[in-house]
Amino acid sequence: MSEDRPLHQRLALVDVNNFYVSCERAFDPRLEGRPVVVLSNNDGCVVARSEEAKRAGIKTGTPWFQVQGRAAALGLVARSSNYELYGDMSARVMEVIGRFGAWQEVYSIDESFIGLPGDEGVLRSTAGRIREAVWRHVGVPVCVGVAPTKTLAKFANHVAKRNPGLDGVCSLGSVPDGEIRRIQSRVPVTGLWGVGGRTGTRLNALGIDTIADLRDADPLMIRKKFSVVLQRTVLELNGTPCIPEVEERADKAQIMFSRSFSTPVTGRADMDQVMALYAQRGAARMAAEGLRASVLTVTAGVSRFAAAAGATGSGEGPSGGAAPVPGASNPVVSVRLPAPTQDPIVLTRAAVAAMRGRMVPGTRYVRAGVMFSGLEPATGQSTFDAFAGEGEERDMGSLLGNVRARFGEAAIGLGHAGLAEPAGWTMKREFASPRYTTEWKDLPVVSA
DNA sequence: TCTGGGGTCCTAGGACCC
DNA sequence: TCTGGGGTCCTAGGACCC
Repeated sequence: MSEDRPLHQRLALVDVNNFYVSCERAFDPRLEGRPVVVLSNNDGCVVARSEEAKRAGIKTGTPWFQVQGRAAALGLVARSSNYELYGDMSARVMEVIGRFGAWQEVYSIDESFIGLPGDEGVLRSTAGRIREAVWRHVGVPVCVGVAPTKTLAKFANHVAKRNPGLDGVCSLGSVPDGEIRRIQSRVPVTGLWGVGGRTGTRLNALGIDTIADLRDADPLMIRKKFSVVLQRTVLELNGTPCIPEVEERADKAQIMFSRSFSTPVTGRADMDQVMALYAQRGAARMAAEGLRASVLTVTAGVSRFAAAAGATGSGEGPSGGAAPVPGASNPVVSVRLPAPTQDPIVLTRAAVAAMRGRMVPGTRYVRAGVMFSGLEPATGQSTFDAFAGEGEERDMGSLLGNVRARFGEAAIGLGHAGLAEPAGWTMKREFASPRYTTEWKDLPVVSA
């Protein structure tokens, strides 16, 4: 995807406003103008909000059960997250954006950096055309920030979002530096890409509170006291591009399948079933990517909030507080597999065994996960070589995958994972929207 | 009662080697 | 009494992102 990048070329960060909400709205116009939130898996907490919901004071990360009671009074609409829809919409958005760039780097499900040639006037008109094209072809609104570095493009995009008068476009080249500095001196450092709460606190201790303060800090001092990452941020704020392209790797470094339960799991038999099912879901992802793993890690965890009674409510960020402390209640077990594999039978056995050694029956586990790492491309090696007839290639992973693709997710599974009906702990999705773009039977119907 | 999931990168420190 | 030093590889943990 990446060609050479002229050093002085501008770049743009294009991202979709309130992406998940905008996807829901694209297919359900009744949501227009109303406060709308999209919930995390298990309908746990708010992960996306429309502008109206933001104005109503609903924060990202708020547990749904705390808002639910007020929903009717606020006219608030909730949707369960529908990642199949968002993934497909994302691909469409990225394709349209890519038409305008000299190069494109897709940074996340709803954001893309692209290289833009031309003088200031051309840049601004291109940015405007990108907005129109995405709106016309996909039906979701985007904002565009244009600048010489990624960090500044992110900042420009932020400015475009906050200022409706700009029509969704901000090119820093059109803004006098005094004005840029004035804005930067009002935005806290943590508003910056790459500066989170922890680093923010440490910066504040040094008297660095705003983006402007960090821009004026000594890069060498920052490197010494923090890291190269933050040093790069300082340089980028001053117009020197130094955050390299994140290559889309042929191979991921890890594949994870992890979920919260709708009701806690306490028994060994249930946990066996969870591990078996999660290992197979992860194995299916690996097979789909043509990879195999040499290390398997299983995790389980208790509620981060249950024990909080009496504890000091330490400043919890929007992302939900501290990571679970490993221990008996939050086991993390890694095992090196005898040989790299994508075989769901081997992986399932290993996952079940690894967790059995660590889980404490009676403990109320609220989530668990299976992670594969040490990934490498899988060769034609298959599970049943010993039993396969000549010229016959049998591969359990693809076999299961094919059956699932054709007959549904729960149609087949190994051991405890062949679920005739969903187990008691499976995910809750009460407000799910249809898979408008990826399932024939969910195709929207238009009457005229 | 009920609080997401899936990633990446960097750094420090230990093991090991010569 | 004296007890090198530099390099690499690996892993765990921290921090951040969306």
